[in-house]
Amino acid sequence: MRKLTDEEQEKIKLLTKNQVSLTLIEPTETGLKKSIMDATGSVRSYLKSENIHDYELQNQGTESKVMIPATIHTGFKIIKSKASLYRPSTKKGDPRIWFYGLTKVADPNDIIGITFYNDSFQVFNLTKLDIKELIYSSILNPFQELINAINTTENEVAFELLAMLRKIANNGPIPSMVDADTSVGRTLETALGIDINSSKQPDYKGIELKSFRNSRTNRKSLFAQVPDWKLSKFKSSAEILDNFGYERDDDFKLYCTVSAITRNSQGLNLRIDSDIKQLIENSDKPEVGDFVVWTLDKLHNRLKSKHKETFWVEAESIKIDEREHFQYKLVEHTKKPITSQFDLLIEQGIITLDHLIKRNSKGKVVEKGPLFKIKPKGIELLFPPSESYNLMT
DNA sequence: GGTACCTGGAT
DNA sequence: GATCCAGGTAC
Repeated sequence: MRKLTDEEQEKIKLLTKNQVSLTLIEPTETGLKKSIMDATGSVRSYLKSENIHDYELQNQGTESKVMIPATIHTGFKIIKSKASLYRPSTKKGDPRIWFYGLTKVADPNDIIGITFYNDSFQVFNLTKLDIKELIYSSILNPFQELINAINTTENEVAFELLAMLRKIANNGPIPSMVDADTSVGRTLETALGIDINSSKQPDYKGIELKSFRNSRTNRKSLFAQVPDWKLSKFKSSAEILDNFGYERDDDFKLYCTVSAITRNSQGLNLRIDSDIKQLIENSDKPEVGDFVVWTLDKLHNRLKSKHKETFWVEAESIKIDEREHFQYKLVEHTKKPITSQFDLLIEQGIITLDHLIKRNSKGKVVEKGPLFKIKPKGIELLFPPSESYNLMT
């Protein structure tokens, strides 16, 4: 796709501010003539992440073609349309997408914005449409209605969750469920009716919950993710443990933090190789060297799906009759992590990873990570400006 | 039953 | 800031 003009970038900013998540496509002259557009990587990942369509699961050929309703916006009018998503029988079956009627509103090399709302694609010409004028117009128009509807829908769940949190907070301190480090999160999730789980999905209707005791300034967990064993020299957590572990009490352990700016006491560090788009973990033992890798794509996708929207909930820990209680007090609401910042923050040592591997006395290897964690000050760098809510009102 | 995630910490 | 750590579940 061509580089966006400043004007187009401003329009995207405005849409993003209104919580519209979108993907872009640039029809070519040939494409418009033949009614064909390549579903580029970013289009495919948008469709997949929004659970709209997965080309990887689609067979080649017109019999497997999928039709999805679409609305083309021209500003003050809409055109009812359909999208066809398919993989041709020829060659490798490179994913294609087409919106019927697009030729009427697009010239070659215009940038077309695509979002998904109300079970339909919402399609508009980003280059030609005066987005700002339409959104702020005092004259009602279908595009404005769409943006307002998206905005309201996107906020709905957050408002609902916020109301529930305020109710919990205003009931006063809640006794801790279990006597453990993790209870501040467990107790809140239980109060919200969320069962303990190991799901990679966010916790509450797409919103991830992260609780912490306000007395602590610990790094915060982003997610856990094992290396890409296929691409790595080492093939298991056990192999990492055997090379770098240490005896501690009855166990053989490797519990350590690995950073890009320092080598830890096991001689491990991280680095990013932007050319091959990988995060690489290295040992200073010459015979070992680089031993595991993660693709940046994988890590970015984990970040985007887990932290699409997050409530960072601050609690005060109060001892009542020797038992820990939690008074949940404040929420910081972040959205849409900036994945390019992830790489930068790794390189700055602000995002680090923890190995949490041990072999117990029975010889069993247990791995709880590796956990990607961020220092508190990194949160405002990883996310666009956030909102804060007081729960004690 | 092992692996890969979840929820979070301490000094 | 560095070193190291905890109790859980899904499949």
